[in-house]
Amino acid sequence: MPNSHRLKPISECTCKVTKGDIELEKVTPPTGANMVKTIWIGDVQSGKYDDQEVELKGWVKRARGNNNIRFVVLRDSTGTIQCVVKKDTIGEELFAEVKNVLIETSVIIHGKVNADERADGGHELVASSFEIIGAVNPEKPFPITESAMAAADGGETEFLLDNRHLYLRTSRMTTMLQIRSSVFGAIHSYFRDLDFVEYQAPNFVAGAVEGGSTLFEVPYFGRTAYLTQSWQLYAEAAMPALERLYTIAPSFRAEKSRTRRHLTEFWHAEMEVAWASNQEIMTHGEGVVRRVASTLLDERSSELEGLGRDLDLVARYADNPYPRMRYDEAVETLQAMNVDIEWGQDLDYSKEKILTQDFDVPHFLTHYPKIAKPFYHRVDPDDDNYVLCHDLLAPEGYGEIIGGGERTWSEEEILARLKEEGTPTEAYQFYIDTRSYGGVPHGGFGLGVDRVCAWLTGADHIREVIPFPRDSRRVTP
RNA sequence: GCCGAUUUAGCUUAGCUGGUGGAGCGUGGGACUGUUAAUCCCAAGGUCGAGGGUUCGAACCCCUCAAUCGGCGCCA
Repeated sequence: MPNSHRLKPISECTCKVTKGDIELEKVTPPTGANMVKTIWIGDVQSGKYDDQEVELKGWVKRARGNNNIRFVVLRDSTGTIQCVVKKDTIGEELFAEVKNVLIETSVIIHGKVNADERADGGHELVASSFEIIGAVNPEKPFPITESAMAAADGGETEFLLDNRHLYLRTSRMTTMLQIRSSVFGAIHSYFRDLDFVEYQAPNFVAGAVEGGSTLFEVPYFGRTAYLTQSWQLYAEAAMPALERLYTIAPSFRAEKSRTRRHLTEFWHAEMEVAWASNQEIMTHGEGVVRRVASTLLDERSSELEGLGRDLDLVARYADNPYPRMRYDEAVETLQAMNVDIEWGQDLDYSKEKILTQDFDVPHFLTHYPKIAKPFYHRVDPDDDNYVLCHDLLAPEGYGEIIGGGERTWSEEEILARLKEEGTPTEAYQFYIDTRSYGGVPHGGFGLGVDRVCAWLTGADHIREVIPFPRDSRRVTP
């Protein structure tokens, strides 16, 4: 599969170091080691080097052939190409080496680029030299075989999870990581385009954002600290300084959930805005998700197609507005469908799933009952049974991808809400204190980046979109 | 925490009502002048997750344990 991205040659990446008008130093590519790579397989497959002599550096993906001609499929980060090695051209000694080359051997191959329909991708390299750089231990050949991949059928087996460090090299995982990078980039550019400031919160914290049972305890010089579940409380402290802020950072939750939607360490894109209403926050949520979808169409359409993803679906998510529905309407809808639910219950995954069946784009659920949500959600001034919050539910059964809303911002209200819940206030003292000095209405949301990746790629499991997934039973490799 | 499953070669698996564990991939050797997950021939590789029990006999039946997978609750 050709890659829609090319790597720039290093000469285009270097920058000039200047002081005033005087150019102090021109950074040049390192030379001498003969390890500078200037030509990428993706470019060769695009026809840029037809009939030219080139040097390709990469890894052997597969090899086949006979005693006189070998076909070595070479892989790099931009694609694959067939290299034709003939005994006549290259000599018996080298040919014997090529014949014995094992999968994932790293090599440098010189040769002439030949446009040939017999080769996958339309181009091949007719080799004039073949140099092994890093050999593969024949006692321990590359363990990921075709049968392992076929068995995984695009997903994962325990074996592939155990060999994740090697599985990353396969075309499917490479594609996932490239798409993931574009998702992160799209989120950054959405917020930066709107003058949000990227802001970092600590990962060691003293208190919980959600319920206390989902915290990871960490020994901390004789005390107990916790890994953060969310950037939010620390973002709210900086809200009066920055007014619009965001982050993409890991969050940690010690949930024993074993589902296709959960990780114990996940990447959390969070934002906080001063002077903002629930409606405005939702507009940003919709905006960032649609930006991610449109960026993937721009940057990664061939990769998505390579994964078998229907681009029309992704385009639908990029181009259409996301409907908003109150919790009460959702409950009524479910009750009309004879689903067993009572007012005041949080909507669990099975109920979300039933709701999302009726939508072909993501949709928001707003105004949950106060009793279903924690203290930091702002009570609706129009009806104190509800809070001004929202969840964004992805279609196709992928579930919640955003949770957010307005925050309880007056000191009086937040103390009342904490008392009502019976939540101890010690760990939140700094948070409460911020309310004593010019509190303003504000809000924000958290977006599960991995969940968005899983949904937009159509992955069967959230593990497929993160390089080294962490769940309740796996911290290795 | 709860419910349901799985565990046979490096990997993926077949193995019927209990009667000497087969194959594909990978690896090693051989054949083949253009292959497309190349093909063909040969070979090595297994205390059937661990322990105990029933039985003349256990991969298969029973018990205990372990590891793993899927789902629920909760969440992103």
